[in-house]
Amino acid sequence: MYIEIDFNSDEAIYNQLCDQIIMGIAAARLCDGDPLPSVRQLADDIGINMHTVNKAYTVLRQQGYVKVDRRRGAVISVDPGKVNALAELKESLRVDIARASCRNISREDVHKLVDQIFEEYRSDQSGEQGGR
Amino acid sequence: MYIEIDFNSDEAIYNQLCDQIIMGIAAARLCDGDPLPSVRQLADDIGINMHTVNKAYTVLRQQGYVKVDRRRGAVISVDPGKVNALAELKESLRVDIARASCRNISREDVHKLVDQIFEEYRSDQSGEQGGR
DNA sequence: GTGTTTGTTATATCTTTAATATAACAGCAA
DNA sequence: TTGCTGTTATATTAAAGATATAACAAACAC
Repeated sequence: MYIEIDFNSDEAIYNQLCDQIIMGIAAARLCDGDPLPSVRQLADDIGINMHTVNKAYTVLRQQGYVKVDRRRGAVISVDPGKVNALAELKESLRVDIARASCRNISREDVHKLVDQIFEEYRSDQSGEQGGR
Repeated sequence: MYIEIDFNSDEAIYNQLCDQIIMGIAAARLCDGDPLPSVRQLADDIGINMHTVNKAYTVLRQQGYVKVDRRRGAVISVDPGKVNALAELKESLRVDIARASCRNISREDVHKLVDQIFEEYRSDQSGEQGGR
C-alpha cells in the first residue's frame, strides 16, 4: 500500500486517497479480495485523521470499489456493473479534451496517452481484470 | 452564450463557468477576439453574484484563455503555449481511465469516446483552432 | 470471562472555500 | 456628466474538509 498524499494540493485528502486506491486496482496492485488497512492504521501511517480515511472508504464503498466486513475490515470488491460509467467517463473527458484542444493537443496525441496509460494499468497482467 | 449551471452539483459555480467557457472555445462557439459578457451582466443573466463570475474570469485569465481589457472587458484569447498541458492531461486521464478500467471499459471504448468528442469540437470547422 | 481490534456513529471544533452583499474607485466612451 | 467597464475592499453566511474525543457493538485471541 503505497499511498502518497500531497498536502499542498487543492484536492481533498479523502479524494486523493480514493483516486490512489482506484488507480491501485486498475494497476492490479490491489486485487479482488485484498484487504485494505484498518482506518486507524492507515490514518496513522499517513499521518491524518481516522475520519478522513473512513470517509474515503465510505465513498469507495458507495461507488462499488470495496466492501466492508465488520470483522475483516474493508476488502477490495469491484462492481463492474455500473451503467452510467461510460456516460460519466465521457463527461469527464469532454472537459479534459476541451482544455487539451485549446493547447493544440491533437486527437492522435490523446490516443497515444490513452495507450500509455492502459500499458501502465496492464503491465502486470495481460488478460481480464477488475472482474467479479 | 449558452451557460448552464447546475446548482445541485458538487462542482463550484465558478468552476462550472470556467469549464463551459473552455468547452465553448473548443467547440468554436467562442473564437479568439470574441468578447465575454461583463461580469455584472452575466451574473444577472445566470442569477448569481458578480464576484462569482469575476472569479471565473480571473481563473480563465490566469490559465490563459482570456485577456481582460479595462474598456472592452474580457475577450477570448487562447494561449496555446502551456508546456505542462500534456502532463496535466495525462494525470487527469490516469484517474478517469482507472475508474473506467474497473468498469471493464476497454482501450477501444475510450478511443471511440475521444473520437466522438473531437467530432463535437470540430463540427463547425475542419482546420486549425485555438491558435494565436 | 477479559482484552483488543474492527467498523460505525455521534459530537464538537477549527479552518478553508464558496458565494453573497454592499460599496467604492479609476478608466473610458457616449 | 452619465453610464459602463474591471477591480478592489470589506463583511457575512453557508458549506466542506479535517481534526479531536468518545462511545458502541461485533468479532476474535487469550
